[in-house]
Amino acid sequence: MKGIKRLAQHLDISIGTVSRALNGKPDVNEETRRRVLDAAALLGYAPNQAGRSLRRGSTNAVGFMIESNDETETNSDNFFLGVIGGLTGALLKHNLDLVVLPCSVNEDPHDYLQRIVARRLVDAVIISATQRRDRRIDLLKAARIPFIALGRTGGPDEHAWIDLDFEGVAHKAVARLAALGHRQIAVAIPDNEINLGYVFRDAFEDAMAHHRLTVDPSHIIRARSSEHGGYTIGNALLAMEKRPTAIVLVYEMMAIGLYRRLNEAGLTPGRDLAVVGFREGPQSQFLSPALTSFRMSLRDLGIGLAEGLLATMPAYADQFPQGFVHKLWPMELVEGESDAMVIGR
Amino acid sequence: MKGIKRLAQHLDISIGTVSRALNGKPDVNEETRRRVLDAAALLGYAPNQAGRSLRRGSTNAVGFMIESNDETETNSDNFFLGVIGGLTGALLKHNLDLVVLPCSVNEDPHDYLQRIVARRLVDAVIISATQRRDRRIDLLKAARIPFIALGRTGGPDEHAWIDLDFEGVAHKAVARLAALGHRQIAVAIPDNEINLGYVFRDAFEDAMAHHRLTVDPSHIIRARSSEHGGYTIGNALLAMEKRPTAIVLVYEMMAIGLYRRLNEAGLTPGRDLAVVGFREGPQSQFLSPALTSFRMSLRDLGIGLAEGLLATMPAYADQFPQGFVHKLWPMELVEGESDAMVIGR
DNA sequence: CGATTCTTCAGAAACGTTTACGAAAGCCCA
DNA sequence: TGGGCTTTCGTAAACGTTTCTGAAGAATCG
Repeated sequence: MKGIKRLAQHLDISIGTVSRALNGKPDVNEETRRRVLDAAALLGYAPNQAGRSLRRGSTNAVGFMIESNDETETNSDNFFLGVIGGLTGALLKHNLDLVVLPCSVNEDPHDYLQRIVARRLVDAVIISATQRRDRRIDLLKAARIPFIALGRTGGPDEHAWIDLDFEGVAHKAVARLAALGHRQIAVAIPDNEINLGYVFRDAFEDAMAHHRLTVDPSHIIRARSSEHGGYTIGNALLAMEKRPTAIVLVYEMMAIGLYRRLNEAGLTPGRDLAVVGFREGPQSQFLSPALTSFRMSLRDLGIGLAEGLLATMPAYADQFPQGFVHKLWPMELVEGESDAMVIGR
Repeated sequence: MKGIKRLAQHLDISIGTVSRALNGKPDVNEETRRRVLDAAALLGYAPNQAGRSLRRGSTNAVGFMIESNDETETNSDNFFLGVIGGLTGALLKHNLDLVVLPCSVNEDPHDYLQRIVARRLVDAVIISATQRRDRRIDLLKAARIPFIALGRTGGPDEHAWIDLDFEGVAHKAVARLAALGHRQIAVAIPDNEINLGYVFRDAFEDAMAHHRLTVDPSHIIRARSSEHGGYTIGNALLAMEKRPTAIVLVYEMMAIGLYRRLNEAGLTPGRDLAVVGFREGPQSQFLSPALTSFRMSLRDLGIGLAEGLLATMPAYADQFPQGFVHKLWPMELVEGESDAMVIGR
């Protein structure tokens, strides 16, 4: 005999009463409830999750979908992993389990998520790396699964999302460079279909226009989102006849590779080329010269995502104002010397 | 009508046959099986996980238990998070779900795990930050839950574990320092009950004895496992009348704080004090002078843990040689300049 | 051709929980 | 006293799946 039956037998009452006692239902005598709770603590009883999920129709778990480059491309930065740190802490407070949903790069994220949804593995889900047109959103809406997106899409946004404040970053970066006299400013964009690239490009062009600067099309450089991508950016820059005097990067690891390529060419960031990085990583403060970049707390982002997600879940309607969070996550400029050069006069 | 019933109705066969077809049971006509598989793909059917778990008695998920400092102590390094990256990739290959089990620092890890076990949330579990005497191991053995420990314990080891090769690290560090002429070598130990501290201390003393060096008890410095802990180590060193000429750290973030404290005192690592760090982080290669430390792949460690865990699970007896993995994870010396000083003559 | 085996499938039970329903007992009040 | 509440609890059904049991029909064999 196991589970609730054992507990009921031990107390010589019915399993229905045990269940009601444990779940705080009103129609149970207070003394009985206390006896049940005591016995449960004594025997170390906790309800079997599968049985409970099946009956209730909800699993008490939320999923975090990330893309997993299961190959040995070790460039994987720890962005998502840092977010997980915040997520677990916030979800722990509400006794929700977190299941990591790693979608192999070989599989279509939509198909992967569809299987998760069909299995009813989680009650709600966080999707990341949103694409410009992301079918996962239609899927989740149709299945009525609460969700929040980490990243905007190109389509309508009748759903919860949090995204980095690319507009703010682009404006701060361009304003700073423009003030230093730069007129030829390049931008690095990841060469994938993630919406981030489109958003940042638009934001950059906006910022440039705001400062009455024109963007040379050849100065919009597409590269892989990795250290190696930064190296190729260096190649591209060195091959240009009219080289920009500054560049803004959109992926933290790019700075490492770009530094390396510049050093190989005998050039110094902040003297021969102004470099503005993206997210401040553990390494950026140690790069020499120190990289000008933007700071944010991955942990806090995780917490924000958790709260935004809970706000979409009917079960938490009493604890969170229901509705769709739309939030641009602020990033704070960290001044380094990698762009400390004055142009012209 | 939902789930397998819908599929069965659509095909006009019984749900039993549908289930057997999907699960590759032999007693089903091949043409029927094909029809079922086609229909399942068409309708996007995947078996409800709760129903399946309940019936099968296994959940198709493994847990990774970490301690979550849900407070804002942001010092949390990304060690465990890096491991998760490897775990997800390896588990994905076997279609196992990963659920993160964050135990609040306020709760007893044993009680937390007991609840997880009682809920039957996962089929197997990875525990980390093992203590010298870790009751979780008795719990898991008694419940017959397959598990692997990240970290040794002080007790018998009739279970699977993987731990960092602290012995190798201590020996390499001491050998290197001894060759440079150091005789007064200190060691930093975390001031918690995690077994790691005991193991490293023993390994350090072994290594010292091997080089016929004596360990001054005051040179065994206990400090918090954080950057701030490194700072307090600096304080302790500066306050000593007979200061050691070298120190070996056992936690990566300690190096940052120690550097800071030394700099404040006008001292330079590698000139005034030889510093050997522990795990090479993204930052250590950028510290100035470059930190001598030890390299390992968190991702590979995650993969190793996954494989060691699968080897303990009866369900994978055909794919992995069953048995208990006992493995010291090698760490490779990365030479920096933080200990490049010659003592005496 | 009858007996036996094999193939294929339908039906039903079981996993552990929650909850709708109803019943028993106590109470109140006319 | 008896009818109607209220309180408390037991019973049974339901969630979606897998698997056991057995049965019908086809195939094989003596």
